[in-house]
Amino acid sequence: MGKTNDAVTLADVARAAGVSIATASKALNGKTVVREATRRHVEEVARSLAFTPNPFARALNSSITGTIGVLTADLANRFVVPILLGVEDAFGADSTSVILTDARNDSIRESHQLRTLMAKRVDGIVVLGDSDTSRPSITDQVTVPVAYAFAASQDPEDSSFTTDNSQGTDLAIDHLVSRGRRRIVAISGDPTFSAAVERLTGATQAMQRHGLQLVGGENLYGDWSEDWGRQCVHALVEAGLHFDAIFCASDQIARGAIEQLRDENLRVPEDVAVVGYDNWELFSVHSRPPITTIDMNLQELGRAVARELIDAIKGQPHPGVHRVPVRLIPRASTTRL
Amino acid sequence: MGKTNDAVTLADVARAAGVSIATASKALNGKTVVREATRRHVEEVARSLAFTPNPFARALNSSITGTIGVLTADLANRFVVPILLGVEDAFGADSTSVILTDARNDSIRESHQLRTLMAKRVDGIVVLGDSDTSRPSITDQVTVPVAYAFAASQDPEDSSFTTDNSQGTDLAIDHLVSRGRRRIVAISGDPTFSAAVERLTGATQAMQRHGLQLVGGENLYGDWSEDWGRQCVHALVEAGLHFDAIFCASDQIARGAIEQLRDENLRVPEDVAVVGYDNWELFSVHSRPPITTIDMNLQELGRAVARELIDAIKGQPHPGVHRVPVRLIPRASTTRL
DNA sequence: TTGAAAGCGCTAACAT
DNA sequence: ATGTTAGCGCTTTCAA
Repeated sequence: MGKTNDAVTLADVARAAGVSIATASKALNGKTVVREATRRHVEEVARSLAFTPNPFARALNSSITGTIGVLTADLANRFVVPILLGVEDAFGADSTSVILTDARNDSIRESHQLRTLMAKRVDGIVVLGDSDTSRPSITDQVTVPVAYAFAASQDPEDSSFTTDNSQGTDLAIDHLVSRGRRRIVAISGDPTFSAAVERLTGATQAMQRHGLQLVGGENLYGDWSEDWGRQCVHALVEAGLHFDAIFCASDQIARGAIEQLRDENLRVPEDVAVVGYDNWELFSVHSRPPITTIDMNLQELGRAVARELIDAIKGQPHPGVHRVPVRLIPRASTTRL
Repeated sequence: MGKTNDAVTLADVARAAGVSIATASKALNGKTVVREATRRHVEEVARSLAFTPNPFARALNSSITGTIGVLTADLANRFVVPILLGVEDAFGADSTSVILTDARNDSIRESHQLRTLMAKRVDGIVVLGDSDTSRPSITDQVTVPVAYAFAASQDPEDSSFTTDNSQGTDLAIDHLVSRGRRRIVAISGDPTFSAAVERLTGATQAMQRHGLQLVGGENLYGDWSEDWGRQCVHALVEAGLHFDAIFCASDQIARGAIEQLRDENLRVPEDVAVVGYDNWELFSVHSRPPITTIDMNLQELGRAVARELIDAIKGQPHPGVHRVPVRLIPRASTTRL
């Protein structure tokens, strides 16, 4: 097979530059001391030959391979991709490459993927969950540093980055209160998710700080659907409750709520202001009116995890659960006043 | 740093098995002839030592690295992830690992990612587009086999896998006709996308095969939104046109159309049957009624591209644009009769 | 059928 | 400041 392989090796560069291989290596790596002139010259030659060091040769004797593995719980989940983008971005800047594997929410498959990653000698692993409910640690299955994203590890010795639901609810409630709303309802989602619980208790506490109480009680759990938002609003109105704002634990719920409010002849935001959560633009932007919501900064979360893994690989891990700050995106559903 | 590295090398296995390194290598690789008994023995020892060959050492002298690169145009695009899952799945089965990079729809960044992938010595590259509109070839930028997914390469010498819009429209129209519909409208999307054009001309031709013509003309282009679906239906009704079915070039359009039909007091599917496209379940399943639609089998498309790249790496490419078959998912929006 | 030896491309002592 | 020399872990002639 007459393959014309890349084949520009350090030896080629050294020969062309008239130095030894070792000198060429030193010149290019900037580690050891080399005369400035030779360095320049070698670099020049290397560039003109389009030399790229063979990462395999390098990895063979450096114990660092320049690749990390990402194990996603479920790539199809809409929270995963933004985080993955952040991870990819940060590692790209660090010029280490990202091997992607997906567990499809199957623990057998997950173990298999972990073995594959170890066999590939990755320097570290990012475990990317598909909800912010904590998950089992994998430290007993691997021998490299691990950082957890979105779903924290259940082992507090691990380094995890997850979203700050408590800050999110604070932002949401403060926003509503600052706009003069006092009679606030909080509609949460499926209580089997930490997010549902944390966002509802967070809202409750935020209200307390203002000396207020949630209208309609502190247990409006359901699921994450538009339907649940509609149902809930309908029931509240039926019950004759008065409220001037709703905090919803997801944009989907918020959208359902807004539609039902319209059906009940309540104006948004004039009569009832609505805040959502997630900033899922499909719902938050295209709702009528567009929904004020909490953006979890998932891409930034991804970058944070990547930075942590880079540190951990260098031997500087920061164990514990780190909460990545969120931000409020104001839109028309709360604008007036 | 007292690192207890993986460190189980072939040498360890050989020593423990009482054979030479060369023999151990042969026994484990099954290439060369080794006595059956020794093979078994070596394999046994390797297993008991949990030996995994160092892929870097192997890659150093085999010219094949066991990694491929995926260059996505835009990971955030909803069509990309299903394809990526298929790709990942197929390469997992082939035990080659997938390095993920994302171009964020930026050609500068794309070139950069390609250089990175080449530097990592990938055996091949999958270029994953974010629409089915064809795109420039990258063959001049790389020296390994490339296969294109979703968006075909503009160079017919390349191997591309894209979706079969013409089969999709045939399925849709045939389905409607077989259900007794004759006065069929076709609403397409943004005409700057091949998909919009191909789906509308495909529908036109499918109608012709049945000796029928599209009601409302053959140029209902707009955008891919619910709004456009609504507007269009509204205009058709205003114009006093009679129709008993609508083929929409996307589920989003279909959902808008269905909602407007309801507002116009037309029943779906009794008065008007509706077929969508994409099987974006968020819209197709949760619409009322759920929408009959065309599923592009994107995951299968991903697998097909992966298989092609594997072949191409072996030196057996299949140049040209390959159309991956789609399928119709019948749901309530066309059920009656 | 098995083993000895040479090298893949690079880095890192050690010498010069 | 530069060059020489060993390897890293594996595959692959070539001999035995």
